[in-house]
Amino acid sequence: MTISEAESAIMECLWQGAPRTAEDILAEVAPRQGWQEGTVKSLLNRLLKKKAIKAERDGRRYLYTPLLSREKYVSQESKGLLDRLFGGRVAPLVAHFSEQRKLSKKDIAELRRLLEELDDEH
Amino acid sequence: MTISEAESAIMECLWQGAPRTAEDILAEVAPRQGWQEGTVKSLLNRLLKKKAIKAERDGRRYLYTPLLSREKYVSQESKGLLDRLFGGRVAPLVAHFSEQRKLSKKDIAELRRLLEELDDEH
DNA sequence: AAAAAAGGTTTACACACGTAAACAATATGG
DNA sequence: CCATATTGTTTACGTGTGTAAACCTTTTTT
Repeated sequence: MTISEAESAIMECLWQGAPRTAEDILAEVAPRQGWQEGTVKSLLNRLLKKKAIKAERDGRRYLYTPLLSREKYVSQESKGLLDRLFGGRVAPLVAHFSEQRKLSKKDIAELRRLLEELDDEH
Repeated sequence: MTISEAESAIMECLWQGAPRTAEDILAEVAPRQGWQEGTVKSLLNRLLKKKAIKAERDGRRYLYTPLLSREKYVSQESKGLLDRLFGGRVAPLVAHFSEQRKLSKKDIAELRRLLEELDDEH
């Protein structure tokens, strides 16, 4: 089952810190996204149905916790894109951004460091 | 307007070589995707409506040509993912794959070459 | 000429998504 | 106790998507 973009906004909030109450999530996410209360409620329910989060009762309310990890989600999404557009390989993706001049100084520095690390690991 | 995943299969075919007839596209794409004729026809029409392709009459049939370039499409998609998941920066994405041990020897070699090139450009 | 094939155009239908209101149950303040 | 607020559950509705059949014209075949 897939997490939609709207749903992922809720997930981001939960990944940032869980468990959280619906109230918290609402306060955090709704203004930024321009959503009404009902929207957040619906998304929480869809996420529950998809087993991407769980809810434990805490008195009269629920505490929501992610079941799907951000790592896993990011992996899925990234792999999907890579496979669809770059033959499943990372270098062509970086080359693409390089061609588009979308590599910042910082990116370049970090990539250098990364490659060095990979060296060290032997 | 966005190109859906199914639609992008048609686009890939056209990016590979255009213009093409519907027949060509059908022969190329349908078996691979397990699609019926009607499916391909529908997708062509949706792409026309979205102005992602154009059709010029050639006798009794049409020749289809992309209007949206692969470059542009790839850029949009990649930027979307990067923004949503990696704060819009490339290095964290590469780091992610690195952590997951998803960098092949070839990737690493290519990334090295790329970074050297960037050096040379000064 | 009637039938069939080829090719394009329209319509269909179920399901996901974005968005949200309506409703229900329960707790709380007056 | 009753009205109100809180919180969760159900229902809704327009649009996009995946998938495809139905239909209409124009050629080709028999």
